[in-house]
Amino acid sequence: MSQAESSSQPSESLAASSESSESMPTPTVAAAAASDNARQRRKIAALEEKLQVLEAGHMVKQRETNYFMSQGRAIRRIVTLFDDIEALISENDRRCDVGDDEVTIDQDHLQLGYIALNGVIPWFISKSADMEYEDYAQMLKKLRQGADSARGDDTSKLKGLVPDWVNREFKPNPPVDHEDKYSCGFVNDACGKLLCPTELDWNNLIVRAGIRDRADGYVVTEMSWPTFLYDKYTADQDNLQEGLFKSALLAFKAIFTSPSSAKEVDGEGDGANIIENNRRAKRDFSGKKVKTHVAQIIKMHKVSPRSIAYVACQLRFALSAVTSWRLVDGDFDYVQFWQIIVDFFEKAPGRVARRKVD
DNA sequence: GCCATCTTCGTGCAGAGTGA
DNA sequence: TCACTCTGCACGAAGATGGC
Repeated sequence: MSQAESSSQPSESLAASSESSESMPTPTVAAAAASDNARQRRKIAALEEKLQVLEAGHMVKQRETNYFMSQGRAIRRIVTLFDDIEALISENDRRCDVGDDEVTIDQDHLQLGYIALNGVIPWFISKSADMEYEDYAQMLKKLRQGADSARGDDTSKLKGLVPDWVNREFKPNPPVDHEDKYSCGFVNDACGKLLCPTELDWNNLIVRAGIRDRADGYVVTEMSWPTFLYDKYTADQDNLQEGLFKSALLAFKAIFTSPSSAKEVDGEGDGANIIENNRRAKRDFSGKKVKTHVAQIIKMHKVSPRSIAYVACQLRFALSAVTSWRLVDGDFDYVQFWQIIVDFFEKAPGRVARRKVD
């Protein structure tokens, strides 16, 4: 008999005595029945305990797996949109082995990504050091799955929201169709205007035709800032940094706060404090709990360069006619585009430029 | 056939609303 | 005030799709 079983005996004999007083059988028969009942109850309790232990073990495993996926959801959004997690780790390992005396630009990007990864998942180094290789590989797989599924969710969110917003803001004729991605991109006047490089004038019909035909001199690449990134969707040709990244508030809110909060956005504005100023967060002045949004879940307390780059890529994709996520759209390279935006903020040359970026 | 990606649907959580 | 329902959202699973 186990310790648990023996310890439960006194209470069971009390219970048995109270039961026996109701039906009033003979003392010996009642004692035998009570002991039988008690034995059955003990058996059930033991089995329930066993089941609980088994379920708990399963739950721990399940929770941990879900935890990795949920932590991974931040990676594409605020660490790296295109690089593999393994590539970031390998680069860091390489530096630990051979030092960082001679590094290429790409290696530098990977290392900065690794630093960003550790900022987002601070437990990563200590956790992975304690793991068997199999568990480690499984963790990376789950992180990757979480990362990619978050990107897919955001893509699908914007797929619905962006056509609504374009139709409301620019009233194109014909309007952008939610169901038909081919109605977006340069074939649509409003989407084309937003995607058009700032140095070209979309209102000029020759320019418009040139872009649509991908003619010489009108090729759209990641090397020029698209109009949708600018405040009020116009750039100052003498100062291309003026108003840059001051739009795209809708996409940012859709991704990092909530799609419904994005619907409240009336076009453009200063997005610097949108996480704190979110409508739902505002209601928290009484200290009452409010619904958490993505930015809170991934512990993003302020807008970061990588989150801006992520939103810019997502928004460009939503405005384009491309139906599925890809690295290159015609002459436009999303990988380079993302990197250029990140470098714009993270590698601003000189103190003046850095202050402007801040 | 495999893999990556996208889409859709179901589930669970948490805050808001409502009526007794 | 409390219990219940509704609603919005994030998230995960599974199936579909497309590229190699």
